[in-house]
Amino acid sequence: DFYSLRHFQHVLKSKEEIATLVPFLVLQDKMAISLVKNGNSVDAEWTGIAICYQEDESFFIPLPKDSETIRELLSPLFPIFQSDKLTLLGHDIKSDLLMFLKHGIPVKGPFSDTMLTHYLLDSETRHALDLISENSLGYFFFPEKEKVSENELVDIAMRTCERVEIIYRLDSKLAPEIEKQGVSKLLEEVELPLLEVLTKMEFEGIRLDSSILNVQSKSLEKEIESIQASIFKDAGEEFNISSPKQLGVILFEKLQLLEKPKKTKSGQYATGEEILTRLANEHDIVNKILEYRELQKLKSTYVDALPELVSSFDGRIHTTLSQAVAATGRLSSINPNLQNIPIRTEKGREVRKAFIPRSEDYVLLSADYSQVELRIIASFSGDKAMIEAFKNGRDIHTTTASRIFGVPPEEVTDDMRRMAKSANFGIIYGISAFGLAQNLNIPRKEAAEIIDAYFKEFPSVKSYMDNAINEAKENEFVTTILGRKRFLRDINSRNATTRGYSERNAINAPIQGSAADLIKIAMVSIQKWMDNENLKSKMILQVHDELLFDVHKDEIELLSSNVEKFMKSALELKVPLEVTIGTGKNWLDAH
DNA sequence: GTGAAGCACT
DNA sequence: CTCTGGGTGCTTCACC
Repeated sequence: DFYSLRHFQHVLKSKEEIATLVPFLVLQDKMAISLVKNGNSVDAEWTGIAICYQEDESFFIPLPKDSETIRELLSPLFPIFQSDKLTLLGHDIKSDLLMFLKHGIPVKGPFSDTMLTHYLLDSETRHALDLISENSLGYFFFPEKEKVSENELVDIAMRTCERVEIIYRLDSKLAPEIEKQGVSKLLEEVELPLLEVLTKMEFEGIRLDSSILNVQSKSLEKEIESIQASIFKDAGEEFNISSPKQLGVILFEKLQLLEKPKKTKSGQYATGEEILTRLANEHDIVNKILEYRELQKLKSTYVDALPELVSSFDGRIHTTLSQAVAATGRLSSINPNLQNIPIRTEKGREVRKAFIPRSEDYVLLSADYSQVELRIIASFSGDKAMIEAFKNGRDIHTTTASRIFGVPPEEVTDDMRRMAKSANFGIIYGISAFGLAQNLNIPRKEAAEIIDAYFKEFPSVKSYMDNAINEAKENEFVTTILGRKRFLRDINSRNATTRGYSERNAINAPIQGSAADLIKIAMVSIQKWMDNENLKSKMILQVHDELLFDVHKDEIELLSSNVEKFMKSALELKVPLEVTIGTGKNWLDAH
């Protein structure tokens, strides 16, 4: 049954009509809004807004293009938008606030957001409004494919009114659940304040020097062409190197590089980096393919793509930071993804030189937590040896190597440290001998010995992990330090593969999620401080354990010391938190 | 339009 | 004997 509330939906076209709402709005403690726009970024075009302040009645306001006229039309609502007595409700309200910011509409919290409340209730499912509506209210939206009305304005008005009324009702439905699940504090003190921080960061954006990338593009193109020619010569024919299917035929049928080539799930030859690296000594073509892949990836995903995403609004790059996507509590970044800009390889990291400060008077400042996830394990497990290592500021991977290989720290070789580092990562991810063996390219037996030694040297880490899995089996969920929940509905599955996946998540999710909690707290307190001080500098990006700032040269010292202070003190752990700060004329130099 | 493969980051 | 390290997003190919 489709919603039938048409008789209480209204279209308001003039400032005067809008003003008639105000006497009713001043009496409310909450009001839902839903904006009509063609995207979620600062570049979206905003063409309408719907308002709902009581069930079964809503108002739609079509908007003109021009900012000035929008402001004039909506001006009667400004006192409402800025009232601290009224909570503004939205579904992904960050994207709405972005439009308000862009068009100079003054707005002030408190805010709430049905997307975020639903995310905290069940982080792994999807949070689209229509799906939540179906599942929580049993209400199905009018199908997108069918026309509500032949009149285009009426059609869009009724659909938007439908959305805003559902947001209003959903908030009432979900609020008690938030309380029940024990995530009120996480919502009110972390996610909701953070949404305002993220709005500012997205709006700010980051400056990109496209000319640097254009130069890189031409040079990459030449290199790629020359490697391609060389590959064709080795292969004795031309083919599409970017096609794993065609490449597999060349490598494993024509050149017969392996007796028993591995196949993927779909039956193709597997040609991933791991497999090719092992084959490097068999034929010259292999390294050329690896290099071709690297350069092609750089060119298509970064060097050529990023300049296309420079906003016509202000000439800067505006990512969208998604707050309700990663099941662990991390943020994610899209359009473009600025959380996976290359750094590992020589040529890759060159891309970072294109990310630059807003002007000559600014620098980029990067602040990184070091080994934050291992510190969290040390704290949660209470492991004496690991806590001691962090308290004394030791190199954790060298300390680990020293213990598991039974040699003094000064006798730890690079190779031992590398293996210990991999073992530490394995711990974070929910280790298996198979995974470690694969990662280190060693026999499974040796990997198992390393893991045994690890658990012998760090016994509390072992018991913490066992305990985490047992508790997860009991509850069918795990939690982070702030009580963020992740349900693990397969943790008691009889299928070993499925269960294994949940068991690894029982270990990883609290750690990765607590690290996310930690940096989110830091971001909220840093932004609050920066707003209070009315600084010229801006926070512009988060990359899981790193914060990036566009810093005015007069404020470098101030920012460095305070960012470090807020990051270190975000949460009290059983080990100290370390933060590495760097500044520079681009993102690479800032590291 | 969609899924698979591959690969960039933490 | 089989499967097997956590979390993301983007590009390309291949197929529908």
